[in-house]
Amino acid sequence: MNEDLADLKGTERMTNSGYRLTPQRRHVYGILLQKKDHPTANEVFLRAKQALPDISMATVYNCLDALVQSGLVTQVNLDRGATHYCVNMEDHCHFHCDSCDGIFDVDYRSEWAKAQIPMPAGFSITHFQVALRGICSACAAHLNRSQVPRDGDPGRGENGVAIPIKIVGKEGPLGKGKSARPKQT
Amino acid sequence: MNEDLADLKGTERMTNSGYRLTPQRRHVYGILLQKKDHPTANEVFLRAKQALPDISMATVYNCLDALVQSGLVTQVNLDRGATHYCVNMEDHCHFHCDSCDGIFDVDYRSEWAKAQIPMPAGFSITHFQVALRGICSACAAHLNRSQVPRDGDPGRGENGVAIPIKIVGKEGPLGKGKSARPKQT
DNA sequence: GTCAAGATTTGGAATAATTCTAATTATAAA
DNA sequence: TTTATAATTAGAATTATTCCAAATCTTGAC
Repeated sequence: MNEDLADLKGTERMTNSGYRLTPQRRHVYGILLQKKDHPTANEVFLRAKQALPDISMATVYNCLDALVQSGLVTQVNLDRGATHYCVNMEDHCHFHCDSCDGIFDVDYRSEWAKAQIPMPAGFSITHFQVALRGICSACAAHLNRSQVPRDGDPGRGENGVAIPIKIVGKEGPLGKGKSARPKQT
Repeated sequence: MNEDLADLKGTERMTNSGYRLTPQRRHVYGILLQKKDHPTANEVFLRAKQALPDISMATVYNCLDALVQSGLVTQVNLDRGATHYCVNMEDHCHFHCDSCDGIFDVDYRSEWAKAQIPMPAGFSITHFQVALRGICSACAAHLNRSQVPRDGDPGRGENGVAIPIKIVGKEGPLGKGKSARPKQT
């Protein structure tokens, strides 16, 4: 199961990073492996409570930080809203759809891109992230038709899977940090 | 002066984007031009109050959003903390120093990098951002000596300028979303 | 010049995200 | 078993951001 996998993969990297692999950390890691939809800390917390009713929000933040520091998870900071977490440690970038707020993993080899960056002398890079924004194929298809209110929960794509969206008579739900644009004259 | 420049550059792009260039928006844009140090909304607010004592936080957020929507400013989301704002609209990426929290602009032509990304059919990219993390040259130099507490305010680099830092007897001040690592045995 | 409509600003409240604190529990090493 | 340290917990506090209603400002029509 995913938590077995979490056990196998997590122990070594965590203890090597100076952290203990506690039941809570194994569980949080398992949650991230189980549904790779870039959840926020709050979503992880709600999911974690199902098997660990007494887990606290502080512990979830502690677990996520430990996983990040251990190189098992990365933070994805898209806009002014809550941070998302990604458990896919293969080289890739994230695509964020401005219409449905979906987050998609996109395969991307970054070694050569890094090599092209003219870093000033003395700087050392430890992390490299590419973030894309735009409109996913599902939303593009819908926006090319008429904008009709549709049912369906906006959510986050999982490894490129298009997802149902809700269009509400204007330019989709706005991401955090994006107030409604005035009508153009 | 910078606000004159803000006036010239902002008017066209804002009205073309459906926004009015109000005195508040011009002032906020001028603040970003005046000191390109990737300030947060709160820092912009504090600076803005010096010339506009009655400006409110909601207005600052509104102004920043309008500037972003108009393509005059970009959001920089580095960690779990507050969003930063960048007024440099030339193609570049950001380097975030994990030791001093400085943010540095790094020249980087991204066109060919974009071309290398295998986007699934139907996706359209409107924004592309590269984020780097690591240790800047100044912090690397200090960390290579002994870790001695030094005075000086950590701050954000401005276009690659190294800045004084404060090392506090451990691995520098931690960024948001990074609790202290336990001592390694 | 007046009026209406819509955009924007304001002050403050509310919400959301995250961090902090102190006490307790768990774990590992001696 | 004891001790030291890491981790968890519950809840409070802080920070970041959004929302609301009223007021103000701006623009276009008349």
